Amino acid sequence: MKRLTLKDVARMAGVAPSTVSFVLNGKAKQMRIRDEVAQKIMSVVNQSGYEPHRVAVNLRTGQSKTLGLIVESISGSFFASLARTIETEAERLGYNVVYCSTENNAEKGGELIRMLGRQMVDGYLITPAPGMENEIRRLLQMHKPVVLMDSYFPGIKAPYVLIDNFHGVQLGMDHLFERGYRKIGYVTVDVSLIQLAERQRSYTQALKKKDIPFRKKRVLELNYHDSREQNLATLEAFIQENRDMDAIFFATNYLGILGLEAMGRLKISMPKQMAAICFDDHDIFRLYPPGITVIEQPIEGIAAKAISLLMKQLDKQSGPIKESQVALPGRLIVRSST
Amino acid sequence: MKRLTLKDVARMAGVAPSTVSFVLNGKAKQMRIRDEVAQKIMSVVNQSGYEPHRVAVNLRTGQSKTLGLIVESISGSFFASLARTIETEAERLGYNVVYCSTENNAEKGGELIRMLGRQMVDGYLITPAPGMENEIRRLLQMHKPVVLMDSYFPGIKAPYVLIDNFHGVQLGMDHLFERGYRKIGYVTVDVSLIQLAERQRSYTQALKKKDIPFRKKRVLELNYHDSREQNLATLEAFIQENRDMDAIFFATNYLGILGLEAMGRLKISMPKQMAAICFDDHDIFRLYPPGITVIEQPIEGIAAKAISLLMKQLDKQSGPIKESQVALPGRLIVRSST
DNA sequence: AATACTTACAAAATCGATTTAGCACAGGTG
DNA sequence: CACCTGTGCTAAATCGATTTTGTAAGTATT
Repeated sequence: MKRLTLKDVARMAGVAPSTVSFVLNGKAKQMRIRDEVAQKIMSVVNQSGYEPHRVAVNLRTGQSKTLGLIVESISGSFFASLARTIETEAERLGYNVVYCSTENNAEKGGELIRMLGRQMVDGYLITPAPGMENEIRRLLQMHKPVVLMDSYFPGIKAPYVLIDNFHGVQLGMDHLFERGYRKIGYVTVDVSLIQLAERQRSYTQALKKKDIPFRKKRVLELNYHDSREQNLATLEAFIQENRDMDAIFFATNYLGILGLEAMGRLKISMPKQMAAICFDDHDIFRLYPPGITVIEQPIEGIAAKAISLLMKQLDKQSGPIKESQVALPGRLIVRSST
Repeated sequence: MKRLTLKDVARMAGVAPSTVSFVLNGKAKQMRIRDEVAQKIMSVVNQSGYEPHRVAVNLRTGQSKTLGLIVESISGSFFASLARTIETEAERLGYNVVYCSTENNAEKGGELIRMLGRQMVDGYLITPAPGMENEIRRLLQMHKPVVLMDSYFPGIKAPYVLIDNFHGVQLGMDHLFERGYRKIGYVTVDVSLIQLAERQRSYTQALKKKDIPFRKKRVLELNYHDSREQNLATLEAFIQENRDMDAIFFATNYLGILGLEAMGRLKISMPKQMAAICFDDHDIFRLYPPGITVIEQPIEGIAAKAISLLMKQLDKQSGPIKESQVALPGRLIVRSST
């Protein structure tokens, strides 16, 4: 009834525990174990169905074979796609994944990282939230393998993987221009994340390139800490005051959804009265009539690349912390809102 | 630079490791450690910031302080709400949670459970999928703490927590009747889960109670294994053939979303031409004009109850496997689709 | 005064693996 | 024949905690 241990297997095979361990870890040759003995051991292992006690292995080797995935919100659709790819990739490589969400709370972010540290994860995949800078610096100092996703901190040279935000917005703007829209509004939020800055930079840049004057009035920056209702009201007011706009660019899917609701309330028909485009796709954008044009993030690509960067760090832990920064291109999905 | 161990703390405090352990585990009294010594130890611990090595504790005590949460799909909104509550509850109780999704794959479900077993989780929270019966039976045989959520297997007496499906549908049906709808269709899917059976039973029961004849033609059972497109087509055909219906009851939110799309394509205005109501809420139902009436699951309640049932099992592991089956009431959220 | 019993800790075993060091034997060398 | 070198394995240390057993000193008992 009790769990089978290495010792049991050794006894059953008539050898020492260490010998079994060598064979199981592929060091039979190196330790010059006779093929005969090795085969005997393997047959006993297979017949008995022995499996090493992960915890014991972990304690001894210091490797938990576990990765920590820290995301902003576990309910977000970004996370959902991310998690799937990361988990299957990780499993393929013999790693487990534990997920944690910061729930947009820097305090909690730090605590989570520490918690994962206690849990002894071998590496971290993090979508950084404002306020996590120090924790991430600490991880780097401790030479813990880390890969950031979706965002990064300019001052910190950690490997990261994200969508090419500038290029993505450009795609969207070009599309709008092509469709004849010129009076394009932009809705963002006051979170100090690099990707938002980048997106806005691309927006103004795109206008400039088209010789369309930038109008401050056309840009709305919502307050992250305001309530949903509050923001909705602000957004409605913004749209009302800019009735002459022919299109709105939403910087995140959260904002886009808010926009949908606002335009619904104002009974603005899309795209007739006003077009809408959003950075980052969402189920709703596909379903909501008439379907919202979006810039889709290459989430699978990001996940896969992130894992591979992390593995590179895990493999040669003594090797130099390769400074790998990757930006993958997004994809424009044209629906009927533009 | 290295990690602080119990031994280090002991040396720093001038006592034996065992003494430190006793103090840290609240056995100071029991082991008659002088307050003086205990305080000294505590101060050293606090100043040094020592934290026990989880893996070592795990190995020695056999308790991983980790729970396994197995859900159908990690991207589902049901999971999202569930995970949040469970994680915070678990953390409060000193437990970690590892998530796994079966991705609607019985094979994978079994493997997952085994994987978690290797990982040595202390208990399981599972939303069962067809085909996991045997794995769950095995867990029970091994006296592993298990709580099922959202569904259960009639033959297996494991504790479970779910919404009162019968009552939920009744709420919805009563609401439809109240609004004057009589020709009510029902859309379900051919997955052999008890909650679906229960919902359908409630639907027919409700009709009978109102003396409305049950018409087989009004019930559509989609094929789970068909593609989304395929199902959409089937659903559209079903609606076309039942143009005289005045309302449709969707048995799951997946079906409801499909319904939205189908009705959108057929340009059926809701609720004018046809009303819609769905079991289980979803973001889209709130946003999609005109807003879909739903029966909301008490997800937080389910999560909280499930955790508490699991903890009860974890506390007194020798105690009898209390056969606890809980059904929590759902809530009707009236929106404009009815 | 000898024995028993507390008190207050320390020492050592233990969890289940990995890994280093060691040991017995065979064969080759000077 | 003493000495060295491979072979092929075993013994023992180790990871960092918890828990059982031991033990010296002080107090109480007879």
